[in-house]
Amino acid sequence: MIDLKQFRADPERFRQGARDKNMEVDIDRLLELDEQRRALMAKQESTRAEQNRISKEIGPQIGKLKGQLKKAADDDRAEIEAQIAELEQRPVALKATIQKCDQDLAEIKPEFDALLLKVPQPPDPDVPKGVSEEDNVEKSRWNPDWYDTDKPFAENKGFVPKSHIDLMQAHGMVDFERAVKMAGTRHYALAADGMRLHQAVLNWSFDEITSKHGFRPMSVPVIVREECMVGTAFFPSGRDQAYHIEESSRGAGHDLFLTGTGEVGLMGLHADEILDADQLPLQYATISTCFRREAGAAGKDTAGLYRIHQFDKVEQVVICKADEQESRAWHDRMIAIVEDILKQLDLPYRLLQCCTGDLGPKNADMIDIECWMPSRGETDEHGNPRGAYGETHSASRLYDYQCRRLNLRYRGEDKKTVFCHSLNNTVVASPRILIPIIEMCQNEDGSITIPEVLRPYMNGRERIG
RNA sequence: GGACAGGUGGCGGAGCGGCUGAACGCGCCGGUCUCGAAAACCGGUUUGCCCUUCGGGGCAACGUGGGUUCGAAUCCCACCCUGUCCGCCA
Repeated sequence: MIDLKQFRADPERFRQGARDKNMEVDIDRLLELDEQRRALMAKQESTRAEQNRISKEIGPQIGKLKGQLKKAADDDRAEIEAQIAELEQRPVALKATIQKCDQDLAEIKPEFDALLLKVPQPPDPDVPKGVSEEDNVEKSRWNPDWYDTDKPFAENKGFVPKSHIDLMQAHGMVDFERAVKMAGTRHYALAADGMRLHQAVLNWSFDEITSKHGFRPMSVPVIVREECMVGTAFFPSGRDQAYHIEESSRGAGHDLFLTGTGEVGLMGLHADEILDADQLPLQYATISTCFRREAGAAGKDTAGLYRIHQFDKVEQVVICKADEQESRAWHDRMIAIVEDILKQLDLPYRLLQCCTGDLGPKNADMIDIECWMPSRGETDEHGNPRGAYGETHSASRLYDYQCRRLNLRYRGEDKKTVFCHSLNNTVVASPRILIPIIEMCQNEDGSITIPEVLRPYMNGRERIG
C-alpha cells in the first residue's frame, strides 16, 4: 500500500508510476474520494466533540434529576420529567448530523479502500522503462568454463541434447500421464531418481541458505486467509492466480487460499506487530509447496516441468529497517546468494533487470535470474532447439509497500513507529530447476551426471543411468 | 464434530451505563538516594487518524460487525478467535 500523505503531496508520481507499470487505476477518483472523506471526517469529529462536551455537562444533571424523581412527590414529578426531557433534547440535532456523516463515509469507504489497494508502488527511477519482458535489460552473464552459451550445445559437448522430458522419461523419473489423469493438465508426478533429485536440490539449497547464510529455517502455512493475501499484496491484482478454498460456502467463517510462494507465509508471520529495532533485520527461509492457477497462460509452455500448477520452492525473505541503502544492500546480497548457488550447480545463468512494465504492483525493482535451458528456444535447421534462458529466480525490492499493508512496523530511533522494508528472492524452485540441471548434466549415452554438491543428498551417487 | 469457559494496554488482572484511555500489580524508561549497585521513593510509559497560526486542538479504538441509549468496555444480537475436556486423526 502506498503512503496516503505522499500520495496527496505528489499524486503525479503515482499516476506516472502506474502508467510505467501499464496498470489502470483512477488516480483522480482516489484524490476526489480522499478529499470527500477528509471533509466528512472533519465535520463529524467537530460535531462529535460538541456532543461530547454537552454530554459531559448534562450527564450528571440527568443522573441527579433521575435520583430526585424517585423520591419526588407526585406533583413535583411532571416538573422534573420536563427538565430531563429538555436536557435530553439538546444533543439530538448533533446526533443526526453525526449519523449522516457516518452514512456518507460508509458509502465512500468500499470504493476508497479498493482503489487505494490498487495503486501500485511506483518503480524506482533507475528501473528502465518498458512495456513487457521484451524490454528487460541483461545485466550480466555467467558460464562455467566448460560451456559457452553463444555456441550450440552440440559444439560444447559434442552431441545433440535431449530434453529433460525425454531424459526423465527414459530413466523413469517422471510420470505425466498418470498425474494428468488425476489432476489435469500442468500436473506431473516425480518418481524414483526424479523425486530424489528434486528433494536433493531443495534440501541442499535450504541448508545453504539457512546454515551458510544464516537465514532462519521456517515452515509456514500455505493455506491462508484473504487478509494474508491482501497484506502481502498478492491480492487484489493476483486473485486469479490463487486457488480459492470456499470454506464459507460450507458454513465456515472464512475462505482460504493456497499460496503461490512461501513469501506469503513468511511475510505474514509478523503482520500487525511492532518490532524492536534491534530485532532487525529478520532473515527467513522456508521450503514450501507453491500453487498457481496459471490463469491467462493457456497454451504457453504446456509440455514438461516448466509451467506447472504445483511445485516446491525454497524462498528467502528479509525484513529490514526503512533505509533505502540498507534494503538495496540486502537485495544485492540475496542475489549474490543465488549466484553462488547456481555457480555451485555449474549452471549458466544471466541477471535481468526487469523493466517497469514487467514489475508487479508491489515491486519498486526486480531482478530476474534465468538459467540456460538447452531444450528451450527456437529450433535450428535440423529441428533441434537452440536453447534459451528460462526464468528460475526473481528478486524483489519492495520498500515499505508490503509492510504497510501488513501493518508491520518497528520502533525507530525517536521511538516513533516506522514501517519496515521487505525483500524476497527465490533460492531454488523445483522441479523447474531440474530442467537446466538435467539437460546441462546429460551425457551422450543418456545418463545424467549428478552435480557434485548434490551427491551427498543422493546417497553419494555420481550419476543417474 | 460434541460440552463448557473466555476474549480489556508489553504482560498479569479490575472495571454499579456518564467522573474510565481505562484501577492495581509486573515489566520498561527517567530521577532521588549511593563510591557504585540493589532496595526504597518520585515521575513517565498504547496506537491510529484529522486539523493546526507548529504553541497545540480534536476524534476514534477494550476480539469484529451491527443494535439499544442523550451517553456503551459495561446492555442486546450476529460473527470471529482462543482455552479446557470428550470423540476422531497424520
